[in-house]
Amino acid sequence: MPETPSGESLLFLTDEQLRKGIEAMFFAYRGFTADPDRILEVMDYGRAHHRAIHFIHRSPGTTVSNLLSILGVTKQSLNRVLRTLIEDGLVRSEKGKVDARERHLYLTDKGLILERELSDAQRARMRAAYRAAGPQAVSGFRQVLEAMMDPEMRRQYNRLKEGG
Amino acid sequence: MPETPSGESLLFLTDEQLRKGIEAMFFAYRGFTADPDRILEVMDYGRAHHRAIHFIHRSPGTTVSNLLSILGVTKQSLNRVLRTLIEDGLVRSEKGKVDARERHLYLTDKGLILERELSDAQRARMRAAYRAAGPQAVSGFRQVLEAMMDPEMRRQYNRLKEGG
DNA sequence: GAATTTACGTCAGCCTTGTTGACTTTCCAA
DNA sequence: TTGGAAAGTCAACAAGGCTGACGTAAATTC
Repeated sequence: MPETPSGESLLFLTDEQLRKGIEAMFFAYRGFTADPDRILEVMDYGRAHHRAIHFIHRSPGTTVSNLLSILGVTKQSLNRVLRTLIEDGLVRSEKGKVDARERHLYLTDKGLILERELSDAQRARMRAAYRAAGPQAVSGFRQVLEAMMDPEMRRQYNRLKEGG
Repeated sequence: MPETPSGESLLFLTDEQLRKGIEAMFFAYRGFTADPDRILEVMDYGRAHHRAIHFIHRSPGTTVSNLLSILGVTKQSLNRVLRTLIEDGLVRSEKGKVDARERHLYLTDKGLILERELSDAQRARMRAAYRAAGPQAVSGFRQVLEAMMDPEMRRQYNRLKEGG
């Protein structure tokens, strides 16, 4: 299997090569979401819940509007998801102390358990893919993905990456 | 020099590194779909239409059931999209000659024009990302994505990759 | 102190795109 | 000739996007 793209071939980026990359993104994203989707399905949640859980876990105490800008959805859309998560006792919403208009979001113990289950599954696939592809592939993977983001998304991504 | 298939650096895959990969996928996929989404919006189509157009263009004369297995949706869902594309004169459906139960799908000239517009936009972003990331990154990118697919999706992907 | 802005929540309604279930038509193949 | 596969259609429903409008509390500005 001749995996051609080497050195000088960058100048010869054919439509065919680019199309392969496009289709790879399409099929890989399906795999990327498949495991969490299966877990979420049995408890009547969807990807929207997963995303909220992920980023609340990532930045405990984050505000609603911060979450909105990360997820890129409307507050009505996020609120619907958030409400069920709070009702079900997975997320806790706390009125801000310095600014009482803000709501700070945290995962409860129950929320942390689900987050664990979801991210374990997703990490397992990512780990397997990294192992199969090898060390060099990993950094290339991340470089291309970063370059593919819109500037605004890259900003969000880097802010998270550094540790918030 | 870095031969190790399961080199020790791989053993140091921290949860943090894996999480970064997961978030990179999330944000990059948004960028990946952003340009086509903008084009589709003005003509009242969605991603489902784009996917159908892409794979019909990729495999002219493909059957409905073949498309179903590639897209991984129900026939009812695909049919709704396909019907509008046929009505709007972007896709042509031909009764099979060898097996008349099958419908073979082709893009019309009008369909080809839209496909061009969509894939030009998507390729432009992919090309820019490849250029920014560099040659080695490109092969790593594809390797990790392929490893991330479900076996069935990988089969579909490779079948397409080889051509047909 | 009043007016405005901000952050959040909520109601109502719409759209796309996914789902299941039931039914029909066509037509190949055993 | 009959069973079953391929395809299409109708109906109903759900998730999760969206817009618009409205309300409330708190912060900020004038």
